[in-house]
Amino acid sequence: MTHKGISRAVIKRLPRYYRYLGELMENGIDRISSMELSERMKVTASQIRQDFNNFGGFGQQGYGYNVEYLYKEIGLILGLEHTHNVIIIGAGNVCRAIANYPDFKKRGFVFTAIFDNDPSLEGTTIGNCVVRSVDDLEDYIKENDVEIAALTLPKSAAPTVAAKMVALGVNAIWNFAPTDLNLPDDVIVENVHLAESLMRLSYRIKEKNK
Amino acid sequence: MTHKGISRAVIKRLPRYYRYLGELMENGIDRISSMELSERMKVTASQIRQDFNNFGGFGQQGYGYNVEYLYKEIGLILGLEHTHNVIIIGAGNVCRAIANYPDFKKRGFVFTAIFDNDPSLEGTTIGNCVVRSVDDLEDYIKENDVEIAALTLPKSAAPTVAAKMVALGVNAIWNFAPTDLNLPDDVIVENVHLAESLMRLSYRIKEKNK
DNA sequence: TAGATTGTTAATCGATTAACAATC
DNA sequence: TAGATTGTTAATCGATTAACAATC
Repeated sequence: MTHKGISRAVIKRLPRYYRYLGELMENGIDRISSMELSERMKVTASQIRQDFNNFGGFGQQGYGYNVEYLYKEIGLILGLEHTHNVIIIGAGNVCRAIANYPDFKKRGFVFTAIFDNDPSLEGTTIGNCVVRSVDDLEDYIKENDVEIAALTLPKSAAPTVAAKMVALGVNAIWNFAPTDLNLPDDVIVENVHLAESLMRLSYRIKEKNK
Repeated sequence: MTHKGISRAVIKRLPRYYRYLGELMENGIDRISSMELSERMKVTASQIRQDFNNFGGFGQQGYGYNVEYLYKEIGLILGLEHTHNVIIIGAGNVCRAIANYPDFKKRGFVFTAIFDNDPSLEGTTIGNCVVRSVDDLEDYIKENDVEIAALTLPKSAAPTVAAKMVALGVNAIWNFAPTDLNLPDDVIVENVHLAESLMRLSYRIKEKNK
C-alpha cells in the first residue's frame, strides 16, 4: 500500500468517499461495485477505480469492494486512526459553531482548549472548553500536545497569531479568517473562506439567469 | 465582454482575485501588473492573464491592470452588483456564526430571516433577525424576495427542507449540512463541508510526517 | 521612440474517461 | 465454468505554463 505523490484532485475526493462509505455501513450494505457507487455519488465508475488504485487496489474482481474494509483503509489514508487535538484561537461565533459541532469528534478531532484576548470571555465555557487568555497560549502549547490550531479571529489578527503558532511549533492551521497566511512551506494551512463560497454561489445564480 | 463556458477552475479563483484587488485598493494601489500580482498571490502571471482574458481583456499593454476597474469588473462577473437576500433554516451555532459575520454584508449578502422548528427559539434574535417558526416559511417566501437559502441544520433534516425550498421556488442553496442534496439540475447547491476540510488537513499532516 | 506588459497562440502537463485483459 | 467486476493501459480532454508578437 505505497502511495507517493497522490494528486490533489484525488485527495480532495477522499473525504467524500469516506462519508459515502460510512453511510453505506450505517445502512448495512457490506459490498459495493464501482458502478453502484458511481451512481450514488454521481461520478464515473472509472474515476472511482482509478482513485482507489492510487493506493494499491482495495477491490476484488467479480465482487467489488468490501465497504467496511474500504472505509477503514481510506480512514487510514486520511490519518483518522488517531485523535487530533485542536485548539481554537478566537472565542467568537465561528468558534462556538465548530466547538459544538458533533461531527468532528466522530472523526477523531477533539477541541482541547480555546483562547481569546478579551478578558471578559475568560472562564466562560464553549463546548467542553473553558476560554483561556491568549497570554496562556505559550505555556499551554508547551505543556500539551497540540496538533492543529483553528483560527477563528478577525483578519487583522490572523497573520500575527498564525506566526506565533508556528513559532510555538504548531504546524497545522485551520484558517477561518478571510485572508491568506504567508507561512513557511512546511506549515500546513487549510483555509475555510466562507465569503468565497458565497461568491461562487452568486456567480452561478447569475450565469443561470442570463 | 462575452463570457460563455468559463471553466470551473477559473470561477473558483475569481473570488480570491476579488479579495486581493480589494486589499490593493484599500492600500491605495491603483495599478498592478500580472507579474506583481502573481508574486503576491503565488500563482503564475501567465495564469492571471489567461484567467482575465476569459472575460475579454481588462488590461493595457505596457501598463498593467487598473485595480479599481478590474475589481469592479470581477464584481460584476460574480454578480455582486446587487444585493442577495438570504434566509437561514436552522437557528443553531452555525446560523449564529454566519448571521453575525460582517464580511457577507460587505459583499452584498443580507440575511433577511431565520427559521427553526424549535418553538422555544421563536422570537429570539440572531444578528438582525428574529427567529421564526418553520411553519411561516411558505408564507414568508411567497411574500418576500428570497434568493438563497442557507441550510444550517442537521443532516437528517437537510434533504426534506432542501426539497421544500425548491418547491417554494428558492433555487440556490448554501448547504452546511454534512450530506449531498439530490436536487434537480437547475438548482444551484454550494456545499460547505467542514468535516471534509478537516480531513484534508489531517491527510496533509500525515503525509508530512512520514 | 524604447520599454513594459498585455493578449494570445502553442507546448506541456495533469486529470478524466474509455476500453479491455486479468482474475476472482 | 461463466459472469461480473476490478486493475490498468491507452485515448481524450482540460488546465496550466511558456513564449512571443501586438501594442500601449
